[in-house]
Amino acid sequence: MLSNTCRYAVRSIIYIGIKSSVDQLINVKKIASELDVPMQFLSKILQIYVKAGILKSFKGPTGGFSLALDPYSVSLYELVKIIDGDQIFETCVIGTKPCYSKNSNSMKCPVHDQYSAVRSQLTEFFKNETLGAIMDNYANKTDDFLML
Amino acid sequence: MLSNTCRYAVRSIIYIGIKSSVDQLINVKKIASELDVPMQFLSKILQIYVKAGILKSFKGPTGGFSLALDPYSVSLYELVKIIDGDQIFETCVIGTKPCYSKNSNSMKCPVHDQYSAVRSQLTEFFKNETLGAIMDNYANKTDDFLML
DNA sequence: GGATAAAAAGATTTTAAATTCCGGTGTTCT
DNA sequence: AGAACACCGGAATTTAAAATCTTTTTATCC
Repeated sequence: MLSNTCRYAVRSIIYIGIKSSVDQLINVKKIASELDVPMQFLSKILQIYVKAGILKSFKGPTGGFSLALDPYSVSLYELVKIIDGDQIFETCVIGTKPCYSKNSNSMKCPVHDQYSAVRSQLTEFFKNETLGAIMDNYANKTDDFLML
Repeated sequence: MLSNTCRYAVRSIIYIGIKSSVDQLINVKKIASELDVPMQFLSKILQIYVKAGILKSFKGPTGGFSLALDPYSVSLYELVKIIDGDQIFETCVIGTKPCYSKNSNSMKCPVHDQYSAVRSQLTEFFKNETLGAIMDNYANKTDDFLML
């Protein structure tokens, strides 16, 4: 469904959202060990989000990462799209090409009509689920009760 | 979503379902050129389905493949599971582990509750969509109107 | 039986994703 | 200033998926 890279990425952003704040940054070493993700690799991934403006980064001792935006304005959709692109939101399950056209004159994959309902629900889920909402979800629960 | 291999596989099975019959087998060369899939690679994939009992194969001239079962008894779910496994039906979007447990005492991924509805709809789609239904769908339409 | 056609199977290569290595740059602290 | 720390960025390596090569087996037709 999502690439390895992308799942690491989203989990890390959530972790940063929960654990960091303006005065409390969190560094790659910590994230990597907590989420059990190879550190150097994670570093690369976070760089992508920094460039995309999702994260802010600070160098030196006391350095680390924090969210750059209001978490309620960041959807899973955006986070995924930055890493994996929008293929899963645009293409049919079996097809390789877009095949989501409104005009019925173009090519359709064999399960286009049946799958499009599923795909739009999937897309809606990703678009509606914000980082903020996920973070709130954690407030009620104990830490080790959840999988990150 | 699905692996390259798996999409080739499903498309080929559909093609075989439509084009072949008991007295009219269809060979890899034909399928590969029609669906634009590397022939030798496709050959390997079809072997998996033969072993799984989904396809029947015959060697020699006039040889080729045909369905081994009633197409209405074969779901997309089975076809996908044989190639890609059941990961997409069992795991949460962000997590790596199952996390679909009924008892709320075990670990849950951050979006478990919200995603599970989407996942079950996805799973239902794959389970309900049979090869037979897809084949019927073709009966009404012209060939080059669809994407295979 | 020999030529031909097609699947089966094992080994190998190619490609892309995942991961690591390493030198560089900016920051903080003493 | 200088040491330590943490992010940055390019290159190289590893791993797994995708694709190809080659040989073998089986069946058909003349």
